[in-house]
Parts: sequence; C-alpha cells; structure tokens
Amino acid sequence: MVNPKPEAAASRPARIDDVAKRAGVSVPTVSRVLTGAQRVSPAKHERVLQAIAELGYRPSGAARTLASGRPSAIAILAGNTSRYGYARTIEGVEEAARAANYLVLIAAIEDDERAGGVAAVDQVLGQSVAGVVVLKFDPPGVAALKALPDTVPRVVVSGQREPNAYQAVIDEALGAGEATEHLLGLGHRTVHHLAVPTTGREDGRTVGWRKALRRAGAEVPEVLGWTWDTAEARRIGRLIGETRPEITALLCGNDELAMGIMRGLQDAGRRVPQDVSVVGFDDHPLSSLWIPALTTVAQDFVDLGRRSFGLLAAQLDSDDNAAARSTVRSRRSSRPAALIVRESTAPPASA
Amino acid sequence: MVNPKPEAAASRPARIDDVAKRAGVSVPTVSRVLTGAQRVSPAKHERVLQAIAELGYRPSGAARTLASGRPSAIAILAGNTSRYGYARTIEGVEEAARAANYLVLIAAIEDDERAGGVAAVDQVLGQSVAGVVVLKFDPPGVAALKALPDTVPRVVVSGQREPNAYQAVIDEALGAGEATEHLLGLGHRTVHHLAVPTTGREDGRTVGWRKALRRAGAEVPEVLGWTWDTAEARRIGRLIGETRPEITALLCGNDELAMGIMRGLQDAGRRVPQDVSVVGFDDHPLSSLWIPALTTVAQDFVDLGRRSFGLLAAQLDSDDNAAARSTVRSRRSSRPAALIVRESTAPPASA
DNA sequence: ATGAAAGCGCTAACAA
DNA sequence: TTGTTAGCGCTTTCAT
Repeated sequence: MVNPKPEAAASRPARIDDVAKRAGVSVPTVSRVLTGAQRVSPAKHERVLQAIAELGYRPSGAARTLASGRPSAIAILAGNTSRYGYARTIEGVEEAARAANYLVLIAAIEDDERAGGVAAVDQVLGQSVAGVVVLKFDPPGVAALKALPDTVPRVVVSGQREPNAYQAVIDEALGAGEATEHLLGLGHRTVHHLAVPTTGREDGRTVGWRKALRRAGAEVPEVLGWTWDTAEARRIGRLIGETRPEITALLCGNDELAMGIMRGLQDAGRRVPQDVSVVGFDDHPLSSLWIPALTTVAQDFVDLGRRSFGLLAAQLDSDDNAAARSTVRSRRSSRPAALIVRESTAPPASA
Repeated sequence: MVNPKPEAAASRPARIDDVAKRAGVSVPTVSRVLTGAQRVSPAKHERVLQAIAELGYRPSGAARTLASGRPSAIAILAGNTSRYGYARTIEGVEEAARAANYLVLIAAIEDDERAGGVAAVDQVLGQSVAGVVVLKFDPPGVAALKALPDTVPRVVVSGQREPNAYQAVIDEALGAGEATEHLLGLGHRTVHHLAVPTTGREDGRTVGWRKALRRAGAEVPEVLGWTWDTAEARRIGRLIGETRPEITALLCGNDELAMGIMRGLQDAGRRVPQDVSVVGFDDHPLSSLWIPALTTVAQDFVDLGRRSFGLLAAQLDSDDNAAARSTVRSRRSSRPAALIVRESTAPPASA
C-alpha cells in the first residue's frame, strides 16, 4: 500500500461540495479546515479530513487564488536557467518556496532586450503570482527588472548592492579582494582579470579585484574581456600564453572561464600553476576535480536562493498585516564569498 | 519610451469589465478578442485592444483557468534541477512551453521515496496544470511517476523505452554501444563501466555497453558501481589506478563521473589516455576543455526537452478534439546519442 | 462554531 | 457579430 488510490477513481474530480456532503457539514466548514484559518470542532474536523481522504479530493488552486486573492505561486525570472550558478540559485528558491507551500514558475528571459516589454514578464504576470524573484546576474535580468510593474512584490538576486530593493546577495567584492590578495601575497606583481558580462555597472568581482590591487599599490591592468563563453576564454588563454609572458596571475569571473583559460594556456605550452596562477569564482563542482584543482572563490548559491525566497515571503506576510509593514525588517541579505585555495595558484616562477 | 507605463498606474488592477466599459462593448466581447476564439468586428476589436493598452490590463490567469477549465501551465517533476542534463532538459521544456503560451511550474522531488505520496506531486496537482513532464532519470523520478494519478496528461523523459507512455528519449543504448565499439576498435580487450544510478531496471547506457561487448565477443566485466557522486568516482579511479592494471578502457555514465575517474587515475599516477582510455556521456560543456579533452557521447538535452513539451502539447490538443484522439500519433520521440571522439581515448599501451 | 449568501474575474451557452 | 445569463470551485463576509 505504498500509494493507496482513493475510492474507485471518480469519473469527475471531487469538489469541495462533494466533501461537504460526505462529511455532513457545510461547504465553508470544509474550507475552514482546508485553510486552517478558523477553528472547527474536533469532531467535524476529523470527518472532513476523512472525507477528503476517501474522495481523494484536491482543492483547485485556480479557484483558491481567485477567491482568496492570494496566489500560491511565485515566479523566477532569469536570463538563463541551466548555467551552474543560476541553476543552483533556482534550486534554492524552489526548495524554500515548496517548504512554504508556494509553487515556483520559471521563465527564461530572451536575450533580445528590444523584444517589446520582455514577453516572459508579461506572460508570468498574467498567471497570478504572489511575487517574483529576479536573477539579476546579467543584462536580460536587468531588462526583466525594468519591465516589472512597481506593484509586484519582488526580490533582486545579484552580486552587488541595489538601493531601495529587497535583495539577496553574495558579497563578491569581498571574495574577489581575498583572491587578489592571495595572489599578490604569493609574490605576483599584479593580477589580471577576465570578467563575466556586466549588469550595467561594473560587477562586484571586478570592483573587489580593482580595490584590492589599489590597496596593495599594485598596477591595475585593463580587464581582459567580458564573456560567458568558455571557447572565447580558451582563445584568450592561448593568446596570453603565446604573447603575454608578463602575465603570471589571473582572476576569472567564474570557474568555467578559468577552465577555459587554463586549457588555452596549456594549448600554448604554459603550465598552471608553475608559469601562471589561475583563480576562478563559484566553486563549481568540477573545480576540485580539475587538474590542477582550481583555487576559487566559493559562493553558496542554494543558500542565496533560499534567502531570496525568505525575503519575498517577508514581503508577502507583511502585506497581510498592516502592523508588520511598519516593522523595520532587513531588506537585504548578504553573505560573504570565501576563497578556497587549491592547486592552481603558486608563487611566480621568477620569485 | 522603452517601457511605457499605462495610464497613471491604477490603484486597483484593471479588470475585464473596466476594459469593456472603456471600449464601449460587453464583457464577453472583450473575452472574445482575448481568447481569439470567436471573431469580433474590426472596429470593436480595435477599440478593445486600445482600451487594454490604455488600462495596462492583464487578464487574470486564475480566473481564466477556472472559467475555461484549460490551465495554461504545465509542470516539470524532477529529482534534481541543477545537474547538467536535468537543467538543460528543463531549459528545453521551458522554451517550447513558453513559445506555446504555457508557463512552467517546476517541482523538485525529494529523494525520500517513502515520504507519503511524494509531497511535490500533490502540491503541483493542486495548481491546475494542464499536464506534467516527468524527468525519469533516477529513482525520485520513478517515484513521482508512480504517484501521479492516471488522469493527468504526462510525458516521460528518459533514456529508455517505456511501454504505453508518451515518451521522449535519447537513445542512450545506441550511443553507449558506439562508444564501446570505439574502445574495442582501438584494441582494448574489454571495457569497464561506471554507471549512474538506475531507474529500476538497468539504464540504457549499461544495456548498450553490455550488448556491444557481447556482440564483439568480449568479456563482460561487472559494473564498477552506480553513483552520481564525483568524489566517489575519484576514489574508484584511484583504486583502479592502484590495484587494477588490467583495466585499460572505461565508459562512464556521465562526463562528471569520467572527470572524477580521470582525476583519481592521475592521483594514482596513471595517465589518460596512455595508460587508460576514458569515455564520458552527455558532452558536458567542460568536457572539451578538460585535459585531455574528453571523448564522450553527446546528448542534446535541450532538444529532448523541446520534444517532451511537443508530446505533451499533442495530448492536450487531442483532448479538445475527439476526432483527433483517434488519430494515430506517435507517442514516442527518439533521437540518437552520438559519439564524439576527442583526446581521452587511445590504443592500449600493450597494443 | 457553523451555515447561508455573495462574490473572486473570467469564459461559455444561449438568445437575439 | 453581439449581449445576456450562468456558472467555474473556491473563500469570505455576515448572520446565527
């Protein structure tokens, strides 16, 4: 009896009035035990529960949100859904949402910003969602946020502070600073940087890198490029290997880029970390397996996702409760990104 | 004017009757232009469209599905949402669904099969979904499928044929066979296999591997293990490197496992491909960057996801149309997985 | 604590 | 082609 099917699979799905009839109570009473908002006498409560089980009744979500005005789904808007950091963040949001009895709608935002008003946003808003989590890691995320009407409860997920927004972040600048200092501490004269595409202004990783360089009085070289593309990173790695012997330390915007660079470097016959040290970002599950294992800045994306949902839930709750609204809650949840030193960094050959 | 906000952001969101009033037509007429089901005179049609734009009106999804009985969302049930193959499949489903004006709910299934009835399934079914795509790549997927009432339109996504089900697959057995033959052709006496966890019966990769071995008259060794865990793969790799010199060729259930094995092998001082050849599965984006670049069996997961939605949409359409129901449509969509030879395979040293 | 009545915002029959 | 009338399956007043 792993999965006991209810009563002779009714031809028509059971409705609330079927349950009421079977339990010998009124429809509102069934509703009361369903929502748990008001109390019902133990006897009736029990009978209702039993009728529900016997009929295999499942309330209609559509009817509930229509009648109550409180949707039980939230949406995630993201420029990409399968890249490591994105997917893990989504996983965290979903996990926390499900625990709180919310379902999660997921919508990818097309890259084409000019696509009038961002179609995905429109589509999602039609679906009666309680709120939205926007992954603002890239330009599509920025566009989605812009297209979102002010009235929709939201939380922004990114690597940098946003003014006036509910926001969950991982402090990338901190982690990038640590990584840069680690490299400098190893004896490298400066650190070069290959970035992921920015979200308008400069991303946190780049900011933290530059600050650390300045703080140490090291030269601040130009950013090598902005990309998500590992093939491009590989080309850049090869180019560096062939033409830029002065570059001995590299900080990359993410681990995939770092892996691409390393491959390019080795295509050019240079060794990591003996000839050049490489640091990634994210702590991708494959980074510890890589040869050499990648020194990287770890980000807990699942936790980031969970915190995002928490921030959204806080807004939704406070909407129900005017008193709570005035409560000074934190609108921002931040966690540090932490450097993990592995095998891809070492003192420069000249040192 | 990138994002023209409608009329002085109404305090209350506009409803269909607001639109009707503004356009000087009846409510059903507005509904008719919304659904596009019946035709409306050009003049009124135009006025309605304009009223909608002016009011920034967006129909309520909840009300629509309640009234029409046709939900505009589908759900994806998956044991994992961020692993490469899963995430990409989900991406494909989402893309196709959005194009067809369906939204996608995503629900992760907890690993604990005993959790009465699989909570995620219950939660999803409450939400009025038109159908469900089940990622049956692993035990949680199998459990979810079992918990799904027979009445819910569904498509099963996996690597092996299922009888009596709408199903999208990538023919893994074929790809695994090709990979095995490739290794045998290189001169290896046999090929060992590390598998991903099975879905009850043996997975397609294992089946294809074994068949190819038999066909070639090669010895069929025991499967080395079943796991998703790369750390475990690394341990196995090291063990092989240290204690099983007779193993010269390895086929892995996925690329991450292959990378884990390779790292373990190198921990033990053995070289790939000189000492042992390794083949992965999936064509993970990092596999071409790996050193040595990984020979693997490519699977187009995004396409798999798209085809899954197509199969679901076919069912939904046919429900509307009794005539179409009798039409013999294909219930199965299959594509081959293709071997990509890179650097991680070579003739055995003894050859 | 409980029931009766009134919607939630739409679509679907039915006339006209 | 269009408007009028009924619901869809719930939750929420409001009485009692």
